[in-house]
Parts: sequence; C-alpha cells; structure tokens
Amino acid sequence: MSVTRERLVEVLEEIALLLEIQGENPFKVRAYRQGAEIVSGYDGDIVALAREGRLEGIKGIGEALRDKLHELASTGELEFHRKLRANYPDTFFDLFEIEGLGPKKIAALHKSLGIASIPALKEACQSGQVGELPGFGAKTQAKILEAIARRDQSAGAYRLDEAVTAAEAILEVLRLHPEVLRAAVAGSTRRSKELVHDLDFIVATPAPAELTAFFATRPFAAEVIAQGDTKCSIRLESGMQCDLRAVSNDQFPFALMYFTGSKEHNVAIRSLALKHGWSLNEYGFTGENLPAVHDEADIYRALGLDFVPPELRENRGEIEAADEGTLPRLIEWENLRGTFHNHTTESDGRATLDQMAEGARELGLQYLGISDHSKSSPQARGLDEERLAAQIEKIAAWNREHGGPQFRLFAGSEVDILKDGSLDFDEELLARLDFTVASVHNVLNLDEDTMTRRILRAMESPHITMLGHLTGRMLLRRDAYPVNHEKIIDCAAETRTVIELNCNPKRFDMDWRWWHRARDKGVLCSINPDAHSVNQLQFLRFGASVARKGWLRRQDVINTKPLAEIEAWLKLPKEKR
DNA sequence: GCCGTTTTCGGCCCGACTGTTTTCAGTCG
Repeated sequence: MSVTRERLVEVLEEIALLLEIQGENPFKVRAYRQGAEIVSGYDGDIVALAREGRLEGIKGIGEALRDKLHELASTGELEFHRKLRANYPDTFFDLFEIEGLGPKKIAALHKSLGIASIPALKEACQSGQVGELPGFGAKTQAKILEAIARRDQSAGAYRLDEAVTAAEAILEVLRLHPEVLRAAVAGSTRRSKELVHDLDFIVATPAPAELTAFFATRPFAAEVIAQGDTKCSIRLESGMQCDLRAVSNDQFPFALMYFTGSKEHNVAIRSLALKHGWSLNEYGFTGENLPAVHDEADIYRALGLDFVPPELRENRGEIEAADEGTLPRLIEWENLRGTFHNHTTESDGRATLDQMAEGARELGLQYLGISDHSKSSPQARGLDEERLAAQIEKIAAWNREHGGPQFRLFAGSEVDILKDGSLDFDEELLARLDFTVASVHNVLNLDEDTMTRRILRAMESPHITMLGHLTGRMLLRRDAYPVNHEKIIDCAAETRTVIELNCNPKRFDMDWRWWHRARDKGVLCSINPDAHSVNQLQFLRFGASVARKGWLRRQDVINTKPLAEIEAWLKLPKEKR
C-alpha cells in the first residue's frame, strides 16, 4: 500500500495541530504547516521523491521534514506522528472546525474535561461544564453550541456562483452609500476559488464607523457577529458570513490586497517588502522612502513586480513570474467565441434546440455545440443511434435555415465512456459528428488505476474531441472519483485530446490546480458550461475566471477561436490539432 | 523547523474584536 500525496499533507497538518496543542514554538508549527502546503502544491511526483530520499533543494523543506517525509513515504508510517497522536482519537481533529475554537481552547477542553469529539463538546456545553472553565464563560459556551449547529447544517462552504451572486448584490448597496469612495469584494471570491467560506468587502470612506453601522443594520444582515469602528461581521440568511472593512482612501489598495489573499501569497509579498526595507500591512507600507500608492498595481510595482491578477494569488509561482516578467496574459471572458457541451430537451436539458441556439446567439456567441447524452445514460434520456442520427439531421437543417458566417450549431454527443473504456457509439457514427465529449457517468467506484485506464482508452479514439468533467465531482455533494491526473494529462497531450474545463459551478472539473501543468504540456482546454438551460450558458463567465486561475491564456482555449477557425480546426485529423 | 549578498544564530506579519478579565488571552483573517 503506497502512500499518497494527500496522506503526506494530512500527516504534516496533523503534526502542526498537535504541536500547537502542546504549546510548541509557533514557528515550528508554521514550518510543518508550510511543509504541508509545499507538498500539496509541488509540481512533480513528490511522493516518489520522498520515497527515494531525493527531496533535496526544495525551499521550505529542511532536514527534519525531509527525513520525516522519507520515513513516511517509504514505510507508510511515521514514528514521530504516531507518538504525537497516541493520546487523541480521530474525532479530536473535528474540534478544529468549530468556529471560535483554536488550539489553546481545544487544549484546555481536552486537558480539563477530556473532550475529544464534537458530540462530547456539545454535551459538555449543554450541561454547563464548559462555561465554568477558566477563560470560558456563558457566552463562549453558547457560541460554541451555535457553531456546532451551523457546522451540522452546511459545513460552512458555499459555491462560487452563490458567493458571487450574494456579493454583487451587497456591493451594489455599499456603492450607493454617499460616504463610500471605493468598494470592492476581496477574499477567495475575488480569487475565484471554487468554494468560499465567507465574503469580504472593503470600502474606502472618510467615515468608517458610519459604514460599519450601516452594514450591520442592512436588511440582509440576519445576525451581527461583531461590530467595531472599522470592521463589521454579519451573517446572511443563508448562513454565509460577510466581513466589511472600512478604511481610508489611501489605505484602500493595501486593504484590498491584504484581504484578497491568499494568506500564503501575502506572507510571501510581506517578506519581499522586508527585503526592500519596508514593512507591509493592511494599511500601508512603513519605513523610509515610501513609494506613492494609488492602487494595487502600485504596490506590486514598488516591490519590483508586475501586477498579479487576483486569481493567481495562491503562492504557486506567481510571485517569481511577476518578478521575471513572465506572468501569462490570461484569458478574458470576452475572448470566448462559442462553446461545446450543452444539452437540450432531447436528453435531460430544459430548453429546446431552438431556444438554446437563440440563447447562445443573444449572448454574443458565434457557435454552440450540442452534445446530448448517449444511450447508456437512460436516467438522462440518452439518445440511441437512431435518435442521434435524427438530431444530426435536425441540426443540419437548423444551420441551413438560420446559420451563416455569424452563427452556427455544431452537432455532437456527450458519449458515455463505458466501464471498460469503450465508447457508447461506434466509430462510424462518431465520425459523422462535428465534435464529441467523452464522459464517465456510471460505475464510479473503480480504483484509481482502473478508472484511469478506462479514461485513457477512451482518449485513444480518433473521434473523441474532448474529455468531459474529468473527475465527476459534485462540489459539496459528491467526491471526485480517483484518477491519475498526470497520466491523463500526458495522454491528452499525446493524443491531442482536449480536456474540458466544465464550468458548471457545481463541478469546475478538471480542477484549476492541474491546468498550469496541462498547459505546459501543450494540452488544449475547452471551457464548457454543460448547460441544461439557456441561463446556464452564463456559467461561461465563471469558466473564464477559473481558467485564469489555472494560468490559461487565450491560445490555450479552443473556444476562443472565431467560427471560421474552429470549423477548420474541427476538420483537422486529431493528430494535427 | 527553516533560512541566510544584513545573519550559521536569531529572527520568523500583525491588527481588530470578543469575552473574560481588571490589563489581557485567544481567535480570526
């Protein structure tokens, strides 16, 4: 049984938590936490490197972590970790997910009451024991109970589309306040993370206390969590937490950058500032010979960096690239000219072919690919050979009547990849289509190796244009099935199979963390909404944001090609694409 | 525990808010 990258990360994170509980040197704790971060984001087979004891020269992994990772990867066990963990059950780690509880309080609860799980904590709160501990009180006890209830409800995460919708409405309200000079959404929403935990707003104003009071009394504030002169936290009816920071106009770019994060990006930027002899915080630079700053770009410029788009601020190489002037020119949503992978009422869509075509045209697209399900997805009313042949005719007729150089439909199919990797239609029928999307929809419980081989086999087909939602994940609902991304990416590069960035916000699949690597291997992307209604074509906007997060440029995404170009491209044999 | 054209030892980001306190610890971001 070999150790996975996720396991290495998990062990390092657990060590960090346990050392923290024991009151260890916080910098040592941070070293383990950063180690976990590095392992998680390392571009390469870090498990093999660790197993073979070849972890030299990775910044942030020193002698101690190197030895521990080697022991863990080569033997599957880590003595140091095992000993640390000995006194704590698995359930103990759940306690860290309770809002308001940190290492100190958890240590106190464990030490004095022996609490090592959320149910035990709940019981101790209900019986009043927690409120009597030194450092705790009735209010803390009540807040813990509320936090437990909330965690049970939703796990505290929201999809990007929910976050953006809520954020835009609130931003509108803030902008209308007469004392607001500038207002922006920060946080992971601005970075276009697929899931966010709360919303962060920054306003520039000469009257900060007025703004925090204003924020706390809006109808959307279902609960006020905290309210001060410069900061206010509320909760929406949905349970989503919203933080407002009110700063001066001069401070605004600093606050915006600070609260946009990520934390890791900020830490790196701060240490860069220190090298210039300045200290950087959410209000500005301090030190000698300070630069003039009016917006975020001025801050990066002062540090000798190109402006880093928010989506890239994850400390995954963007600072080095900004330093070298090699940041990519990222794709913009306006670059998209059309899209593939859309459904109609013929399978499980809610809009007809005509409605979808009209919707795409109104959105300003030049082409729309129709790919209804294939026959092995009967739950989605998948098309058999006969119905697909009829749909091909119908699309040809639509194009004759309504199409032209400004707009046309492409006939496709979202063809099921069967359990053994064969396809739901024969090659002859597939060859008649303008394009095809191959997806896995059933038998999701295969092991990684079998699932990977299943998908690789499908990609070998000369008539598979692209791979649909690679991992089948449904955010907050269903985990991804395991696949070996490295192998799939290599195979996509070799077979010239496009990989879809499914931009339905429930999926965002393939995950943004893999796109930079795929791009560098020459893999092409198609940003597809997987639309089941006209409205869902708008998901393309999120798709562009997530593609940016994956470092993708216009030329990496096939559906930025104008109609004439994409028509020619689709006609090329696969190996020439 | 990690790192180093300021250092191989001594730093490592820090401010706001809450709650439990009588001057501050803990948590969060």
